[in-house]
Amino acid sequence: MPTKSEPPRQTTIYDIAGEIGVSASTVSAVLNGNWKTRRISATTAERIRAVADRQGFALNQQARALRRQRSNLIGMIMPKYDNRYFSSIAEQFEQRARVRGLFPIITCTSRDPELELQAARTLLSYKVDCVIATGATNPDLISDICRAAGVRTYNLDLPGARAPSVISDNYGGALALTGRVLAACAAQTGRPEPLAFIGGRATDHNTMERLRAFRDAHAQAGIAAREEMILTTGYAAERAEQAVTQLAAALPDLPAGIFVNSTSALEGVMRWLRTHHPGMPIPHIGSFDWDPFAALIDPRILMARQDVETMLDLLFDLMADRRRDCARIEVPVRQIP
Amino acid sequence: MPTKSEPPRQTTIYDIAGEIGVSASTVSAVLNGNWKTRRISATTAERIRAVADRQGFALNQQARALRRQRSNLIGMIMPKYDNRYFSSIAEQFEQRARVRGLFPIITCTSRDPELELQAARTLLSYKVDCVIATGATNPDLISDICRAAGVRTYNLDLPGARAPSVISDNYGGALALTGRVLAACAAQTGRPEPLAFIGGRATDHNTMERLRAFRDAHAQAGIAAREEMILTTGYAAERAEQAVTQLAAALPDLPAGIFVNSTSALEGVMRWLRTHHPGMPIPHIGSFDWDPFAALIDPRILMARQDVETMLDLLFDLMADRRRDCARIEVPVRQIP
DNA sequence: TTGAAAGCGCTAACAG
DNA sequence: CTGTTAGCGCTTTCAA
Repeated sequence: MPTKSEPPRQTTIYDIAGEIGVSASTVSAVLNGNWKTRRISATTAERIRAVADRQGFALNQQARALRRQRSNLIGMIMPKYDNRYFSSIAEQFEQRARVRGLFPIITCTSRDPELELQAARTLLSYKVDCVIATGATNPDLISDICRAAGVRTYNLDLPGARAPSVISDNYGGALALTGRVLAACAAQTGRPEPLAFIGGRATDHNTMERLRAFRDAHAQAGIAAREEMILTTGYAAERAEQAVTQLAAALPDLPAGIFVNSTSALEGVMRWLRTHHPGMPIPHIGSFDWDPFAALIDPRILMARQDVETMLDLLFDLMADRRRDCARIEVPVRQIP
Repeated sequence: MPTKSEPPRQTTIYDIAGEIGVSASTVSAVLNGNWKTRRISATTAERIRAVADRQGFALNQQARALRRQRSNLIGMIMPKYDNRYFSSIAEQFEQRARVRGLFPIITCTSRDPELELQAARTLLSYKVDCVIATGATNPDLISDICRAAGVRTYNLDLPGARAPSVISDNYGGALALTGRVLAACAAQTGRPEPLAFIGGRATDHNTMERLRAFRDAHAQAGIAAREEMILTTGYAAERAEQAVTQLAAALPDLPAGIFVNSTSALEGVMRWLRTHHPGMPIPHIGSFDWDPFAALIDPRILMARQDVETMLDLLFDLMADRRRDCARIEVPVRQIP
């Protein structure tokens, strides 16, 4: 009586072949759907498929990929999951990948540039067919690493110069949003007042574009943005909270309005307001990024919502075309409400 | 002059071996860190590592996994990304997996039971070493499928009978939360009143436990829960919104308080309130799941926050122990604020 | 201290 | 209509 439970080796196409009395290549052909070109008889095909189904057999994708030099894996590098913008990107990416018969693997780098590169290398070592860099700090470096391995890359959210990019129309979205907040302030105080700008990185394309729009919107309102009220302290909520503290210390009053660059920054700003000004009316806020609950906190919070659906449609179109140029596609942003 | 750009085949250990003049097996040993046991000279090891580093060489994990019968991949099946509970599970899972030298692959099934099974099978075909079923509709089926392939599984969030499970103390958390909401209502109206219960599936363990606590908390307050006010209409925001519509139609007034089962349901409930009762005070709400923005909407919204950190620590402990029993571990839930 | 060789499971020529 | 064979890139005995 054997007590040693043998390692439950997964069945292979050879097992199926043996069971039916055909060769492994026949099984392979049937399971891959190219049995017409191999002119395998419908009966054999049917018998093979029956056995495979009965056992719930699935091809070993590792072996298949090794042999075919093509894994059907598609990788995405993503900064965070914890906000509606990125989480909907993740969900829609997975869904669209599956529809196309690709297996999506998403890897989250917590906005750590070092991790981003490591993630790219790891994806390559698992032989993904394609890499999407989402909101990457240094997309071009990722593109280079992947190009050296012969793997296509695409940028999403933040653009790069060495791969096609699908991004939001940050300038347009921020111009409209800033305009709305300025108008709301003016409607209340009677005259336009400069807004604060909190969050984001002064070095990333999106923040630069939003800042450009921020300044232009001020100009259009006949005032100048005040540089000391622009605090691009990063995307973390804690940093945004500190920024407001700093602002409150430096100014006699809180600004009448604030442009908040990302929902994570908004989290910090709101935390500060609740802690330090409980019960007081909040400044008018323009949040570049949408969150359903944040939208309910106060009517003074206005939002710009990025059009994730369209962005991903365009991304997958680009991939289907196998485009290798470095086009940048900008998608309009919706104003909420 | 060759115009045809040869397909950029990735370099292999043979290339490195050839370049240095050693054999592939030597390179393999060095790159895997077991060169001491093979007693390879420090100089050779150093030379190999130098070349590998210079080229940014990374082992082909497909081939490696095929040969070793061990992929270092760890799969997680997850219902949604779009709320703070699941998104923090995803982030922490990835982080912990990486620390342990595993490569996490998360796959999101949009709460579709059919997709869950398909996801399990796909993970198996990519030869993951281990599968975590998070919030799965039918975790036992997933366990069975994986067991047949010799792959360990663990359940997270929702328990199963055929693998170890790490879940929240749903009963305890819901008892306290219901109690808090009942007390808030009583403080306002002078006497305890039955709450409504909205969201979740009547068939899943967590909802059943929370409902049991919901009823017990009512009993402890000296009243009975009203069955017609219990609407377990699923986790989707739209369904929760419909549930409130239904409730509003059936009752003379809105209930004084509502137990909302998940933040997605809360989204629907809040949407309804804003649409149909704008400007009116909202009922007291107990949300089983935390969201930072929802917490700021109204002081009448109380929350129970599941302790994701502890849950994942315990999960990875379980995996490290390679436990195969079907223990169920319950983690206390924190009350917010 | 190292190399040769077999084989993981699969696919794709090629040969019948 | 189908089987044989070589080999994808790696690890791991076994021999030297």
